[in-house]
Amino acid sequence: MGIQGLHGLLKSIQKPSHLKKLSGQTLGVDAYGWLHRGTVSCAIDLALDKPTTKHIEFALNRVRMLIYFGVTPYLVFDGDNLPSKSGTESDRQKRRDESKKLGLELYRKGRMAEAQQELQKAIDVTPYMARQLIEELKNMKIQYVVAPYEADAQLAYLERQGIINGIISEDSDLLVFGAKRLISKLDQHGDCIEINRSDFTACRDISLIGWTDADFRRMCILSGCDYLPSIPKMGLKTAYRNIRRYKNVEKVLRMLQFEGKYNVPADYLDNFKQAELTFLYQRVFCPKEGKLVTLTPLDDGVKVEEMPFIGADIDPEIAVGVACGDLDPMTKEPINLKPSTAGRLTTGITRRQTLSSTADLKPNKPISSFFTPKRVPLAELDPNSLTPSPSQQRLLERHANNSWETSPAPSQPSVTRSSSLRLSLPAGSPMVRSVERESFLARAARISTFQSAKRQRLCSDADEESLPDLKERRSRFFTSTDEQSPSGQKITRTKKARKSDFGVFSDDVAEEIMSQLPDVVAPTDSAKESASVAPGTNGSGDSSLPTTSPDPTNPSEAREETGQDTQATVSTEPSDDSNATQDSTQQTTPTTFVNADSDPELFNRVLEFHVQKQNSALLSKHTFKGNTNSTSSAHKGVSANKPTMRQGPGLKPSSSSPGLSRAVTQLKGQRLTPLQRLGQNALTKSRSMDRLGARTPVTGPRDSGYESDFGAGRPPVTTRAPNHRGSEDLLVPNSDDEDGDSRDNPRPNQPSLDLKRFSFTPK
DNA sequence: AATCGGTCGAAAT
DNA sequence: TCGACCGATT
Repeated sequence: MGIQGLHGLLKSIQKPSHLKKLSGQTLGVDAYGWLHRGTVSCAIDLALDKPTTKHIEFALNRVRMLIYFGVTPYLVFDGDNLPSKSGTESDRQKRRDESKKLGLELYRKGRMAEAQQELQKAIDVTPYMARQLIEELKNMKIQYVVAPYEADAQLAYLERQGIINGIISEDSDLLVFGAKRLISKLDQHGDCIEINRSDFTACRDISLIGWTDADFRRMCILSGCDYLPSIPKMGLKTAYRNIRRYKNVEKVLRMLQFEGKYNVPADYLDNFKQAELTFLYQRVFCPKEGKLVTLTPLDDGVKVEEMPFIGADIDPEIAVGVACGDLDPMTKEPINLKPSTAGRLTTGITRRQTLSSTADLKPNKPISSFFTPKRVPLAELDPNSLTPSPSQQRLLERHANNSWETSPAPSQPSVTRSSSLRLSLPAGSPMVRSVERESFLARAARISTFQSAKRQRLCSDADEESLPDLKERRSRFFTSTDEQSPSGQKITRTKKARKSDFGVFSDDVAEEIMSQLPDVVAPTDSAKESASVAPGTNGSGDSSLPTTSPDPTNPSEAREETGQDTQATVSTEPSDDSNATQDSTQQTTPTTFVNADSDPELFNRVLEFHVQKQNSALLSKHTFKGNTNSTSSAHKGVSANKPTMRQGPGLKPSSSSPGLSRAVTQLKGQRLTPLQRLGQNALTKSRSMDRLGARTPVTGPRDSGYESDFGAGRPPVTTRAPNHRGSEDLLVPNSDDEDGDSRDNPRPNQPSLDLKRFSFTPK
């Protein structure tokens, strides 16, 4: 499902790519998707309960393909249904049953094509299938994990932790969960498209400049998502416009009701909050800690007890069992592979005999197994055993050597064991199991150490200093390789650190002021209901908030977005740099916000101070590296491992304020893909514009948030060197964004921008 | 202009 | 199941 039309909306930033360009990276895979696709080829067999492994084979072929192209796969399986989704699930089951009935009828009549068509709809991917696949993955030493609940959340988590560098999935929900890098439409040749979150600002269809993850998430939820159907007539575009105007959902809903064109259900707001909290805090399995954690660290004031919909916590013992595939994620009972239950030999034979012999090609499946000297004879009879071809085996081994070297646990029985043997012999023994689980955890928690060799060579720190223009030389076709932060945390911190440079700039000033009125005039109702699930975004974010969010229309930091108690956020994190900044600066002023209109000078001073403070913070932080662990520190943003942030030589002389100019430098001082550069340039403009006229959020660095900020996460780069010559990298798409933005943001003079860079439009 | 409902073909082999 | 596409509707 996901978000209807999101892919279409983001079309302009979808980048055609190929697996080979992702070589060296670890990519998370929504395994369910592969299994499901695999069932297409054997829907009839599955519906008839004929043993087949075509769907497993399909997934394995995908795995092998990834490996072939140098990508390290990390498969993530769906687990239990979220409590809130149980209703949906029974509906689906009903539909499946109907399809099955219909399909089987067609089958009896011999209308195979139609039967196949219909039965496809009847197939459910079961934990058992997952288990079968997992057995093979174990043999191949492929990383995997079974999510306690949704694979999407799990994938997003793994990416944030730096365990994977990107996510292969068709599901646009991943972006709502905060995925940074989504790889979709992967075909059998390795062609795919890539969506980088950091490119969001370059989106042509809608301008996401200045948006936070929270804004984006709200837009998506508003337009309808798995957790909450949309208000009729509310699609992505309208959701976009509304979030853009009003920034917070309470306001949107109020305006919608006011207009009368939309029918907003009474409980919509509550449900909305639930949905958002689910996107934020759904429980996932942390392979490092061997237990369930929330996708996003809990903010102060957020209580898990109040959020049953994020999925129940599970005893670590069981959680690990589920995660490694031993236990059924729903029943928590052990999953038995059929062949291992009573003696797979007999079972296998029996099954085969039972089948309409000709149709059943399974025995022939593991053809490759005949070439595998290592195979244990018994395994040949196991229809569930799939083994890589000799060449694949070699690849796998090489691969395994490459990627497992740091595995701490003296892992695993020998590779040579067939799955059936493994299962039959040791499965019962708790000791063996615990050893296996340990090694499973060690493997599953392995941080991707991906470093692009090429990039290292070209763009080491030293290189960056001496050859600042190198970074400009990077082809857009190699942008993937610059996502090379060894750990997700670094990325996260970087983003967070930079977050403060961005605010949400509502471009429609008049509307904003308008939208703000109701709150000021009447501190409204929402304050009360806010007490329930989450203290109202509205109440706190708007009128009653003493410190943060200087701009009421700009409540959207990652933290507060769920409607958490912003006040708590502020007060509980006084030590955070960002808040310190605020506190020490003008926050002494009782006013909730400073705006450039009312007090331009103060505003500028605040901005200046803020930017400088941050710069120095970044610089100092940068002095130490390492310490990349600890989710919580990443979360709190206490010690951002920000890569060097150098002042580029090219300070724009024309930048009107020193602070701004620094900000500009900082913006440019990132290693950016062309798309990102484009977006950031636009942002720069929009920013300077805000400074010139519009009310500008002077929000301090928004403390922490789990992450956010679309244009970040890149190692630094100094300002561009003016002297490029014809590398394709210099060909930055001259987007319509520029114009598109201007429609919303009347553009002020901005002589400092070198627009020549945009004079060419590739494609 | 955008949403929404319908149909169709592809997915895999 | 998903998307791309069409046409009706608001």
